[in-house]
Amino acid sequence: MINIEEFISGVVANAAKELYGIEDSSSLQIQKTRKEFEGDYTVVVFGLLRASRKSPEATATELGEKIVASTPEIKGFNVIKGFLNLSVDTSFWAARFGEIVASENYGMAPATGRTIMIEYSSPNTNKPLHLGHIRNNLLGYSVATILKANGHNVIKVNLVNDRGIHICKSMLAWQLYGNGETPETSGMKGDHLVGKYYVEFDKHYKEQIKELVANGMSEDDAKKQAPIMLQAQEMLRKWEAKDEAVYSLWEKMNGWVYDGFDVTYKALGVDFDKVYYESETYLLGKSLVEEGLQKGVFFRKEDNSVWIDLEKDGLDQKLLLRGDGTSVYMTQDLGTALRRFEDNNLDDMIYVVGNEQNYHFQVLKLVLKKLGYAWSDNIFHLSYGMVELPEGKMKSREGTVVDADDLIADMVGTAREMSDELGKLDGCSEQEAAAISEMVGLGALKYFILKVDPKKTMLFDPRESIDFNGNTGPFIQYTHARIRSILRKAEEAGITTGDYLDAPLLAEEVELIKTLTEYPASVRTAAQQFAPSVIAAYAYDLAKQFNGYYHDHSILKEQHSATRSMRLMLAEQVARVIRSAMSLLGIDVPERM
RNA sequence: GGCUCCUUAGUUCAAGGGAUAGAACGAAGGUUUCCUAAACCUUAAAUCCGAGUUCGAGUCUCGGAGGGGCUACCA
Repeated sequence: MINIEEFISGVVANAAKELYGIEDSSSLQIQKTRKEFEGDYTVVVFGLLRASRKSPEATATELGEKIVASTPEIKGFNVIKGFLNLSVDTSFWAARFGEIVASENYGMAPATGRTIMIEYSSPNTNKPLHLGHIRNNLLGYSVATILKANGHNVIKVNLVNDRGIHICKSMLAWQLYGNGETPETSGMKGDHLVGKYYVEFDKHYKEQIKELVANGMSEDDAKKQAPIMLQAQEMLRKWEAKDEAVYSLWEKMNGWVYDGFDVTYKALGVDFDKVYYESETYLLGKSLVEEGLQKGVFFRKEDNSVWIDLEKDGLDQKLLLRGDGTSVYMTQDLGTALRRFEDNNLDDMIYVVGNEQNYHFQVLKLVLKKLGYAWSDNIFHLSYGMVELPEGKMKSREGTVVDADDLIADMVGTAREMSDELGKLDGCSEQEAAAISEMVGLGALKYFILKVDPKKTMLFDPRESIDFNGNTGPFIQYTHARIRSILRKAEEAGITTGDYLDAPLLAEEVELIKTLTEYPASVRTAAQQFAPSVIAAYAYDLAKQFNGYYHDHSILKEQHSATRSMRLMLAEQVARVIRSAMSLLGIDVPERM
């Protein structure tokens, strides 16, 4: 299968070289011709004027004539100002169409041999997943899928934050106020149950602070002296000493949380090849601190704490090891990164983490670089924007956190209601109806999140439910379902499509084929930019374009056999590419809806 | 304060330095004797302000206004 962009730029580069002796093709600018003009590809000739020593119009005309004369695939051209619009012969597009039909994994790149690890999700075990995690999970999963489609080996990993003082807080509150409540006795999902006790801790903690302050203590002291906080700290010490009772409580409650997370992950359709637990990795990195001290990259302060000075790099001094010898987040991350690169022979490591940690990752990369690890350059922080509510950031204290499980259930419920209202599920078994509602509800949610550029902050308004019309997941799913319906009918009627290449193509059909040919480039761009939104935009364009075509041209009622075959084949390929593109977003498409 | 990111129709999002800034929702109007109307078609509606670079700026540079994030011996 030929790469069309390369073909066109090669043709233009040759002509420019012969006419003006231009060797460096970087001055050549080629883009798709805008819809309002005639042609398929446009050469912007302003960059060539220095070499041509002619007006933009004359240069474009000369170049156009040269290209048409030397390239049978280019059948004509027109010039508007400094823009040379080239028209490609229809037979060229027909040939590309044949290639798409014959291609088994259309859009997927051959294996590259690169191994890329991508870390995403990274939850705390004391809080259920919320909307922010949803963006993280969907992005991580989708980017992993897109990288695979580009031929890379991808290892999806999750790093669970399962230790620390915050975990002890929920354990302690459960011990004090839980009365032995379990997911079974309460009927609550395990992660929600544990989350409830985390909130419970905070409630009692605040009350105790208030009381202490009322008795004359300063607020800062009260925060440190509150009995419940002292107890939590005691619990953490016991945990680190592997106290049996604390440890088994910790294991029990984390078990509940993991069961709960599994349900949410399954509902979102995300998964991992490997799960890391901080309880197992938090001691890593200390050897790196030693190494850094020996190399003189780090320094020790009087209180025995270890730091790195990054002021020359425009950053601050950064703590790497506390005075008491315990590690901080950065220490662990350094150690974990090293181990991952060593154990897996990684080419690249991607961290899907919110942009509030930009600084952290800047430091992480810089420290590793200063330690002499060249692979520091292969660490990429996929920094995504927050999901904001109309009133701003989500705040658990103000009860504005949008819970992941609730949101998923809402979306699926809305999809079901809407389907019932429209009578879309008449004649379906309950099982089918439920499966379709889930696909559509989740499709709406996932597309809503993924269609936005990951880097950008996005807004979610819980009062307005996510749309099912317009530029949405269900719109694209619906286009697929309608095509599948046509294909089923064609099959029932015993229509064959062997003669599809014999039919002449309408302009709209050529346009659809052109859009189909752009799919591999979209898959490539999405990977380069780590942006599922590129795929989302492509899928929407394709669906939208097909809907317009389909509205104006009958497929099954077309009398001319070859034309009918061609249209069926075209519809089938559109459905196939829609399914493929949506799968890169982690969205399933239904056979009917 | 320092560092950093953002600002595009009423709203939510697009736009590799290129032509007349695209969609969707919402608004106004229209399409079903025809393969699924979760569809299709019309209309109105936007680059925060001011300079600069360029043949050409939403995009690059500088200044201003407004908003977010970071700036912990927390993770």
